[in-house]
Amino acid sequence: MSLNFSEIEKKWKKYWKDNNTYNVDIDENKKKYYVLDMFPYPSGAGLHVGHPLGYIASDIYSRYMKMKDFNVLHPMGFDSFGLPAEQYAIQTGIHPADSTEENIRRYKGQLSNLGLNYDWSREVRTSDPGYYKWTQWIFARMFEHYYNIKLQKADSIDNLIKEFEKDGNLFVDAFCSEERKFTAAEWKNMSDKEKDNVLMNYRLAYRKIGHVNWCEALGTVLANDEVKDGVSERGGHPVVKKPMNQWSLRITAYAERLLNDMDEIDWSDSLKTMQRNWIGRSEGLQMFFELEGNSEKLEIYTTRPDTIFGVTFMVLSPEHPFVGMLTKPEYKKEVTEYRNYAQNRSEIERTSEKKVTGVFTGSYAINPLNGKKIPIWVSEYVLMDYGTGAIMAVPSDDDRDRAFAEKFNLHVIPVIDKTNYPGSTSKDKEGIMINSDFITGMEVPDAINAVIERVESLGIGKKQINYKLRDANFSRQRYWGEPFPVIYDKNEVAFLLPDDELPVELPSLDEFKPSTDGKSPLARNAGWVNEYEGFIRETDTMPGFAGSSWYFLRYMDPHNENEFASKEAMEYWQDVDFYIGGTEHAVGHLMYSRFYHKFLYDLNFVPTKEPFKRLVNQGMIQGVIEFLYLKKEKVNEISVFVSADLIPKDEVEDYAKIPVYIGFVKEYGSLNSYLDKAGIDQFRNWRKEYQNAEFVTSVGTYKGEDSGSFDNFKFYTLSEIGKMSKRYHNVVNPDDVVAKYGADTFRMYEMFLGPIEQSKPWDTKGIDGIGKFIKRFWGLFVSRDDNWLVTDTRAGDDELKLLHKTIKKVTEDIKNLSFNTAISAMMVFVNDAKKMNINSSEVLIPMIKLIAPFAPFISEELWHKAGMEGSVHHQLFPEYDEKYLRESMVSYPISVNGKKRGVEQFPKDMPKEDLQRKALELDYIQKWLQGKNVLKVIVVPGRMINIVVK
RNA sequence: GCCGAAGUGGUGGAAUUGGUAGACACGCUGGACUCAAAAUCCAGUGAUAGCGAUAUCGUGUGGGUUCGAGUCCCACCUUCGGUACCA
Repeated sequence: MSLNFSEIEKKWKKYWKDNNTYNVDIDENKKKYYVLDMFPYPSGAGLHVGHPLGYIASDIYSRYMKMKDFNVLHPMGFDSFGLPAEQYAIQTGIHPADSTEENIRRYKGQLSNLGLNYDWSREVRTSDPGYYKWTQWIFARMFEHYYNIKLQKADSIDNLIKEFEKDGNLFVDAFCSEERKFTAAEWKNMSDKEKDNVLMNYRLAYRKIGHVNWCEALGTVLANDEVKDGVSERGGHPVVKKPMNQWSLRITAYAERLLNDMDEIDWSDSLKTMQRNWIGRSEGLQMFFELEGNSEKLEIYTTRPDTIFGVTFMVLSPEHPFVGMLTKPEYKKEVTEYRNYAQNRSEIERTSEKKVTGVFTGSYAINPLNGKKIPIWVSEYVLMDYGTGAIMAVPSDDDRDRAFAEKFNLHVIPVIDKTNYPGSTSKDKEGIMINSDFITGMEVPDAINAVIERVESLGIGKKQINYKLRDANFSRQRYWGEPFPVIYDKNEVAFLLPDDELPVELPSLDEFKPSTDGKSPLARNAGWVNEYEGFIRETDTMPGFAGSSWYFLRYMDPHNENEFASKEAMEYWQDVDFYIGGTEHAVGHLMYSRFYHKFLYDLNFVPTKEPFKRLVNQGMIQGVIEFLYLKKEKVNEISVFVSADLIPKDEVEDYAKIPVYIGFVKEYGSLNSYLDKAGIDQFRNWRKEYQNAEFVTSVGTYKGEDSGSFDNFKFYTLSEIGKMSKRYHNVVNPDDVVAKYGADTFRMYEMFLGPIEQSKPWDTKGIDGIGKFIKRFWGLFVSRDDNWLVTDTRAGDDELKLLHKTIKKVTEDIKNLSFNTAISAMMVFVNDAKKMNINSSEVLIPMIKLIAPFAPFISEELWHKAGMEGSVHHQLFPEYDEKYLRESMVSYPISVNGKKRGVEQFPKDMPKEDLQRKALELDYIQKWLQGKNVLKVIVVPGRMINIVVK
């Protein structure tokens, strides 16, 4: 056997490691290029076949850029803080640091099996104290800064204090949680606690009351995805929103810059749109409505001031502070019940269901522009976190308001006439105002301005820019995250620990469960909490994004103990040229990273405004989840599973779906996937609680070994496409695929599956095609009896044409990340080269270099077999030469009325008139023209000819 | 619900700016080699009708624009991702 991939892989993995083939350093003589993967969370399930999709793509690209003579930084690391390790620790008592270490070891082994060209000397881990020292350090800088609107950048809080001492905050223009004006004298008279409270309103890292998902029964705070239908996913206990003092980051201060600077970066339009919508900038009107029989005023925000004469009711969020006050006694019961109901529903549930819910408070507001009485309702579709938590509802021109009005029989007053704007929806700001007092007859945009002007002149509101983007909650009641470098005095005033005490290391614990009062597990360690006399420590930890929002900078200088990265390193590497990762990070991670980067830019710590120049979201490789249907009700105390083919659609509700390990399933992933007898026995052994379960199939019920002969029965499973995850027992390990087919084949197969941005379920159908291709490619160089076939003969023109055509196509496709078509071009090359019996080194040696980024192992082997020195991965990429690609003839499709009737070869430079004449003369075209008039002939030179007849 | 993406043969997918739909693979069918199998090689393969040349239909559904639509516009259906404490 002449191609032994496992030996080749072993040999070159060692060679690359021994020779530091993939290590990089600053080299002023070369242009830098920074290729970055989103670093993984090292989960206990190990790397699955979905992860490498992006890694292989970035590997090919960085290898290509190296061969184009760039100095390429291509590092990898681990986002190693996180919830799963902590939950695992709670279950098993194994310290998260230990399980994380073990998982990382496994991940690195799996990554190296794929032949990825990472510079491992630059590895970073977010849970490493040497790393999170700087995560804490950045937090400390945010605490010490506020956002100065005049300067349009972060500014030191010391400057702000100086300003307060001079003029109070009368002339301060800054992002602020709560604007309350005070003079210098008032400032000086404040207690330390009061001063601290005021400064908290300005700091970029600040404390405020936030709401968490609190589960009393579990005694813990839950993540949103641990809450389903208002109860905990684990155990099904009730979950409520609980107010707690939490750290936040004032990302809203950067909203405008996050929006505007997107013009400078090369991201897909869809991604930019997602970010824009997430920021959700809107211009509108903030205004007050008076309340009937109440001196308070209700503040609302609207983007459609033009519709103010169509307001027929007001809606408050259930959490709105006015709800209690406004509820009349006769409505108290209903409103209280409604608030309780809304309290344990997630934001997604509250806004996504079509169900319309709400209650009347019994109170009325007054429309300030026409004095009309407007009933005030409470409904969960209004969120407390956006705008002011209260809206003026205009059922004529807002879909949700209309649905609400229909359900509760509320008035509708049409205010916009859209007859001149066909196809215009209620969201489009166009039309002519009707039934609208002084703005009747105006166009919508004019009406908006007119109403704003009127409201401002009445002194009851002002024009305002709002963002959907909210400040980032920065506190987690968890163990496995970065501790805060913060202590509190007895008045709960927060102080930073000095920089030279960083990192604040995570103290060791024996018990990782949260403490029962909703505090983080760290609160259990009294010695640590009270280490500073007269102070107590912050016991919450930072969220995942604290470490992952700046890791790309640390790679530039990962071992620096004095700075998060040296000026020199950042001046050279600048920013990430090409970032690749999953769409699931399209908003959160990217938004936070951009915010962190901009903050560091303001402080002159980084040289660029944006961290990621070009970004591509690779699709997900999904798994197939195999479920068994289990009757929700036990029958005579016995669990009963029913084959999927026996369950009518309308009875599916009566069954629970139990995921089964895919290794037990026959015809896994297909519509006909099933368990046979052996599979069921495996399942019963695996899930002990179902050891005595019964399995109903169309040929009878299987109850275990002694239940008669059912040798050929099929118990059908339900196959669904979804995430590859430990909880679904459907993880496919790349190691197994690599061992069976070889790393080069695995790499090329994942790339050949389709466009990099597209998601698709994992499937090994077709991997043989790539295996065959690699063997055939190898076969161009090495005969079956291991003879070297390449000779020094000169290549013919047609051979060179084939080579240069392939180089051109592959080069262009790599640039466009169209790896699947690049591979197909190489397949075409191999097919043609076989037919042409090519053996000239002039053609074949460049092909080794061309395939090198895709198949690093066999290309390295062939390179050395050819007697070449050094690594093929340090060679220059082949260039194509146009002179070999010239064609003299073009084949023209000839159509009649747009239907192709034939194909004809014509010289490349034949004039239009000749093409037309020749086409019309063709016999088979004449046939289609019989008895018709030729209206015109469309000739697109180099493309096609179309004859229009009637 | 809202935001984003996708939908093309039996399957994965290909198709610069609207210009030869189905490249390249998988699978399948037939053949060569073989005692046989595997491997390899050769030929065929969207559907329907026809011996055939050929004709008609065909890119989720329904409309539209155009000499010409997978590609552009409108409406809809289905699937996937995100939705702020999973990472």
